[in-house]
Amino acid sequence: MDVRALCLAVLSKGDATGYEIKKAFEEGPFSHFQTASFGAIYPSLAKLTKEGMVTVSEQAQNGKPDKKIYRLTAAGTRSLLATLEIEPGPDQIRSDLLFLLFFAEHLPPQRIRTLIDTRITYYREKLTCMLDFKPHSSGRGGGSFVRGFGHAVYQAAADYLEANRDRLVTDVRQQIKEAAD
Amino acid sequence: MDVRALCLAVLSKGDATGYEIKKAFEEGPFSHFQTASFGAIYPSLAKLTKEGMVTVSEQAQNGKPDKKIYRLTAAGTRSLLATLEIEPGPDQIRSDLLFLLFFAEHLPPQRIRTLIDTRITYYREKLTCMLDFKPHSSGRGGGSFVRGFGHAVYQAAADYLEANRDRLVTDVRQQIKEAAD
DNA sequence: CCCACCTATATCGGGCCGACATATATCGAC
DNA sequence: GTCGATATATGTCGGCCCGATATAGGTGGG
Repeated sequence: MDVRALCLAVLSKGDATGYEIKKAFEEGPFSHFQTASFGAIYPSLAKLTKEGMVTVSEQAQNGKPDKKIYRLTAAGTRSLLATLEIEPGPDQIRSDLLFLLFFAEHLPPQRIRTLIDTRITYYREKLTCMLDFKPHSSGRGGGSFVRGFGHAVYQAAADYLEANRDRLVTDVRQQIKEAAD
Repeated sequence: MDVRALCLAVLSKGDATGYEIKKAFEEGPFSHFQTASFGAIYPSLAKLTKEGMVTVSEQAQNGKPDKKIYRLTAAGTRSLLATLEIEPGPDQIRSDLLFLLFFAEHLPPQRIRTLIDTRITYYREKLTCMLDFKPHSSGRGGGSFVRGFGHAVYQAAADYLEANRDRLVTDVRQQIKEAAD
């Protein structure tokens, strides 16, 4: 899924500016499984406009730069539906934290503890944030399914970190002691 | 974590060719949380050689192209340890499947079922593959912790898909029926 | 009152993926 | 038996995307 398709997807849920599209990947319903940066969104929107997939309406604002509100056209909707036909690639997890913890024996035990605790807090915050956020599509259809998936995975991650943190720290302390002999 | 650091990480576990480094991200211990392509690995290895982080020994082979076996230098080890000092960014999940399922109401119910079943099989295969693969570091330290994390998350993902597949299909059928009225 | 943060758009360098090119060997299918 | 698929093995290249940076005024807490 390139940023082009991602923009069409957000716009299919309602008109939005480039800035609001970015927020949809940071806090919105797509935040658990897709991301996109400004450096990809703005050029994509310009290209989509040229291709006739979206229309723009410039909204002058007091002080702030002009708001550019994008709206999906019929062609844009067709393009999005066509994207849904292609077979999805494999799911991917990207974690710098696990990269560090893979080399736990080279990390100070106290740092391991802090690193894991911080991440647990981060996951738990996301989880409560997800339960609060339950607006329109009340527990039905694709949106609800996707939200539930994110919740299940984050829950499992947080639980694993909490359940195995102490064991890892003890293991590492033990390995350091053994190495000293 | 850029591909440079990823190469150093794999080489810290033993000498390897570019081809073998790629495999470490497809089947090896890093496969659950990092990826890298040939187009990034080979240029990175060339750069690391120029920088003195690794050394190469060319191994002629019958028929096949020459094997280039890379080995970490002392400077390379120091560089890897320096990478471990930086604070890790947030974990990320990337899923094209969830993108499709978010628009489940625009997908044929039978396709939804196949899509989810295929993914469950994929996850279950990865899980059994992970339990078989338990060689050297027998259940201790960072390697074991990271493997356990991958296992917990994949398990949760597969279980969620299995537990909620039927509900999603029924919901979509219901929505289609309602739309027809 | 200033500093940090938010809204809002846009560009640019560099990093990375996916496709392609090249060469051979093995193995099951037909 | 040979044909296609798969595996070993290295490498390049176009194009997409992230992260940093630029610009510019608004808002709120200390």
